[in-house]
Amino acid sequence: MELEQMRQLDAIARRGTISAAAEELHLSQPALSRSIRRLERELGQDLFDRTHNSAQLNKAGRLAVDHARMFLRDERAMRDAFADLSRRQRTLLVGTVAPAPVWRITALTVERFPGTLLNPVLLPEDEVERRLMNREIDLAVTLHPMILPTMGSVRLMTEDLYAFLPKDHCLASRSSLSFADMDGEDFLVLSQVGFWMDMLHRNMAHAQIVEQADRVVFEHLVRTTRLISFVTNITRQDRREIDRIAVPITDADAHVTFYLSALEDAPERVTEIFGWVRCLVEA
Amino acid sequence: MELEQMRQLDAIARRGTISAAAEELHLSQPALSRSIRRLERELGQDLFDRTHNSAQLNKAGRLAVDHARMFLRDERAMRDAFADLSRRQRTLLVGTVAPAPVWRITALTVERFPGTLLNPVLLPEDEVERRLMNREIDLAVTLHPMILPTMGSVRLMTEDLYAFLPKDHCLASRSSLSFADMDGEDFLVLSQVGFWMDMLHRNMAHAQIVEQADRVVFEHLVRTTRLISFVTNITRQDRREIDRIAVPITDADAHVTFYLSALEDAPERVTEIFGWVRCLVEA
DNA sequence: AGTAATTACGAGGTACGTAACAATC
DNA sequence: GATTGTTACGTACCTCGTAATTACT
Repeated sequence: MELEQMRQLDAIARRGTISAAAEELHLSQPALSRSIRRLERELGQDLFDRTHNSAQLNKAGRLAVDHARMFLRDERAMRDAFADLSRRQRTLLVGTVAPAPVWRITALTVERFPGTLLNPVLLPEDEVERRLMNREIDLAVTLHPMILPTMGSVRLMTEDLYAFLPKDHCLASRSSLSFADMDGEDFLVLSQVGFWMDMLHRNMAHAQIVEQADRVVFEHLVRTTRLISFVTNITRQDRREIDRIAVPITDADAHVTFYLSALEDAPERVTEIFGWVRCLVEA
Repeated sequence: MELEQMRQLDAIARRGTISAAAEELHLSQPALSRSIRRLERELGQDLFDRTHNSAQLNKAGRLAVDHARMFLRDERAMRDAFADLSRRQRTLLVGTVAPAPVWRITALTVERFPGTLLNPVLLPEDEVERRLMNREIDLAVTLHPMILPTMGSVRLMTEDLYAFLPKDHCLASRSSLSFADMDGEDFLVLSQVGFWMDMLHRNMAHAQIVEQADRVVFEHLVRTTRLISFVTNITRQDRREIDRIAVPITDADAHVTFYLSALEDAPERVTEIFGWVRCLVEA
């Protein structure tokens, strides 16, 4: 009794005739007929009421089909379980305070580690640190190096914030701006930007900040409204065809450095990637 | 992915090494090793942590073993279901008012229909009739022919009852007895004798009847006590080495004729046997 | 005629066993 | 040195496809 026979039984039940099932299974009619005969001999029961040109499932045959489908469910479950395991083993969870550093890490590693997926998890800094220690995430991106002895930290990149203003906005002619200059204005900010949102609220207590989760809608609003939005040295290029002006922000909070950290006793696939990134950014 | 590989995986998990499992499976070590390698390639995952002389199941391997055992449970269930079906298809349910007629039917049919099993179900006459009509049983043995048009009945055999007395019993010298002669005595009767038990109670209101279900115990008691028991023309031969005397009973109730009945539109395997028995007993 | 199933026969592929090899306990 | 596992190679079996046959619609 083999799984292949179960697949054949299911196909015959679904398609109604041995011929049709044989076609579906990319098998000749005689081959399928023989295979079913073998199964019948092994079970000691005919599974079909046969005439010379038809083979209808009998009572025992329907019983066999029911069992066959149990096997096929098991097979599906096993394949799914392994596909999931495989995907999970290719995926690193990256706790991060902002999205851009993960883009950077991906760019640095994609050709050296093809197949590896970085799954960003946006979290506050203290939560990133906690989860790394608890091994709930594989890599951590924070605004400060993590100095605990069990891990390594490396300065990954800096990101500088710019106000992104309509060209005719009254602030657009300025060569630089501070948060104080903009406090009280209306803003449009993409969701899922991590610590940036908190930082904006902290520095501009009187700002009206509209948050938009859908990137397409966000882009549309940037083009069609006068709400102030933001770009960074990282995202500027992607927005360059938008008819707005990026004005640098002078506050210290608008210039941040990200640090990448990993536990030193992490699995090899983690330390390998961490080591590769460190090697690149330190060069 | 094939069931054989699931059996192999289970064997390796149980035996601990590929070598031991190969031996159990009547397979060479290299063959089993290769088969597992094929499975690993198909699943895209190693299932073992390998050194040069050991192969221990890893996390994925244990997952695979769990799934493999689901397959094996399914296989067991399927084989059991078919064994049960096969047994049931070889078995005819015979509703009967007494056991002896089924022995007779078995004797008449065993060589013509080897493999067929007759499963006697002891019931009162009216219940036998009802179940045959309801198709809950395949054959019916009653004390009267069944005359409904949907069935055939045939006179199967007669059975005559004898008192079976210790040789020194005061009634043992009689050439014949009636139930009235014995009423008030103590009796030993085997269980599962069908209508006979009712008939004895009906004819001997004051009898003390000890019922014994275990045949071995029954035989022992017949040999070692003075309780009156019974034999018939059918069972006499089996008891002939027992030191007792069989005295015929004259009452009409002690001489019965059994009739075998079957529905005319019963399955072929039933009508075949019924026809064969009718052919023999009518000759 | 056309469809559907079974039997006969030759071919190809797959998985087996034996043998050789490697490495650990 | 014994055990355990992997690789190499030749072989045998098993199942496949093609072709021929039967029978029912």
